[in-house]
Amino acid sequence: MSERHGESDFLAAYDPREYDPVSVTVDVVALTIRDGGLHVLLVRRGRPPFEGMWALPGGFVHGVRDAEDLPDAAVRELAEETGLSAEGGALDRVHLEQLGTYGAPGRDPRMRVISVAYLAFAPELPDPRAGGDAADAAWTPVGALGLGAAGEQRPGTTRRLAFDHARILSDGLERGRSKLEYTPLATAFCAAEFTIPELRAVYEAVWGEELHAGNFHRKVLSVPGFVESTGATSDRGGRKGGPRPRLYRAGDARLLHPALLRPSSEEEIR
Amino acid sequence: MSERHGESDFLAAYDPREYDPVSVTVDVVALTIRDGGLHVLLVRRGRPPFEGMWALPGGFVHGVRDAEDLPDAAVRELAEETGLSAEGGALDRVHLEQLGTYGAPGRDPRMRVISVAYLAFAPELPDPRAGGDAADAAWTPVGALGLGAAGEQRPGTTRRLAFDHARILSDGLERGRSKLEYTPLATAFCAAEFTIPELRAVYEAVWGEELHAGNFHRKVLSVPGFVESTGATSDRGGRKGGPRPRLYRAGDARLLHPALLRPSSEEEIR
DNA sequence: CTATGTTCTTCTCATAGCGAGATGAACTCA
DNA sequence: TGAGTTCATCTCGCTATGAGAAGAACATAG
Repeated sequence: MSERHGESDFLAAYDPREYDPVSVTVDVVALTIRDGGLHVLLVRRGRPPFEGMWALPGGFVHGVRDAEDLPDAAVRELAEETGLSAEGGALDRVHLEQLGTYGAPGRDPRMRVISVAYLAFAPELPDPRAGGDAADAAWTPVGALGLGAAGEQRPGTTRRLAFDHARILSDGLERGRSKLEYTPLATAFCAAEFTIPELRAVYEAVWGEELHAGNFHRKVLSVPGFVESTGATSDRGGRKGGPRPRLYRAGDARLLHPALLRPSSEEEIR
Repeated sequence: MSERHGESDFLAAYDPREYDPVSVTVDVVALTIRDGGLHVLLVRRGRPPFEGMWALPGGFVHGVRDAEDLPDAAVRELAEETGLSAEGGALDRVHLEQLGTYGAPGRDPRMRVISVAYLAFAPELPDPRAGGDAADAAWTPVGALGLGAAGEQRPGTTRRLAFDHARILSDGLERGRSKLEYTPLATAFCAAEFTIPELRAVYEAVWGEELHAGNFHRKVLSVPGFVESTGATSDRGGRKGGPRPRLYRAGDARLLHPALLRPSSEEEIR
């Protein structure tokens, strides 16, 4: 606390370095569903440190000059890396929420950096184009990253993540899996109108396990405000046959009650 | 992104101000149960800004000089303000978790400050003594703060909170209420050995509503790993009569399955 | 066109979990 | 001693869920 002197004349010219400033970044865990699998947006670093490795899109928060709020910084970084502009409306259906803040000393070899991580859920978006100082940008299947339960990457994984981004991504995935249980978040991965089998495919991709089609159907329709019918029917059936499923849109519920719990939850309780 | 030049020579002498640094604080929402009601630890500010108003205990993170991790900073601030030392073991039974990060421009009138909020759950602790630059410190009943659902304080409340701390406290309370549902966190508010009526009192204090004693009893004993019996019996009955309840200690479960859902959750779903 | 396999949607049935209430025993206090 | 309170357990009815079955609609191969 010995650094905290001079507060009484705070209206005078102020030197922020007295308060031991650090740099603050935002990193975004952007998730989407592609080809029936869960994908995360990654960029390949074009500069040291960790040059050539893959990382979550992110960058420094505009702190004093042109100060911006943290969610705005996350949207800005996401837009810069994907090539989609927030003004264009392409990011309108993207759900954004804060994931957590990571500030262990040494997590950035250059200097003290504290990173505020955000979690984004999006319906299928176009391929990104590399922007900023990224050498490349791509939607990557999360299964190919070899993430362990403790947030580490298994040996032999080709795409190694920079900084502590494997831990951040792992936390984001667990948050997403959990939020699917008690919020209608899965609809954020779908188009404006979707079928119940499509919604089930979202759950199966994020949770990584198959669900009982009949029980899932009954459950989705019984939870108040989860989905509402459009009255219309999809123009084609399943890809290997079957009748044309009906179309729904997201309802007005903010929480699912009762929740839609994932089946596997007996071993990892202790 | 125009600020991001010179990354290639990061091994040379480095000026953090190039990266638009901001100051980072930690604030702690420390909750406990006293006299059957939920209390939060507040300090009265002895200096501007917001001099004389109440605030969450917190302070600047040691950023570059004597760099510390964020949870360590939270424990340090909590120890400084309560007069309890982490080494003494008094804070051993305190559960600490990150709540969220608040960084809206203008939230501190002095300068750009980003605050990482932590949430602490503690069994009954002694009265704090004011430390650091706090003029006073006290456990305060949360009901006396007039917090609205949107994180604002109702007009007429005497103890007004500085900065955006009403919002942070409101978020912390909602997090705590929610975590009681699906984690054994309520045991963190109890002593090492406790009775089921005591555990029920924790739920009733945090949720602000009475629970059905019989059903609560059945539920706690039926969830695997929530509590385990000590075989002993409390030395006295309820304060107004009744048999001596049995004693339990916390079990080894990290999640409650099935969850212990609060009754009121029909209106605030939409 | 026909046959086969797939998928959507709606059933049935058994079991588990929960809200509400009741009951008897143990205890405090007047 | 009597009245009131609380602990602990039980019953009853309803809801939710897991597992399986079945019919109808559709795609595809032959």
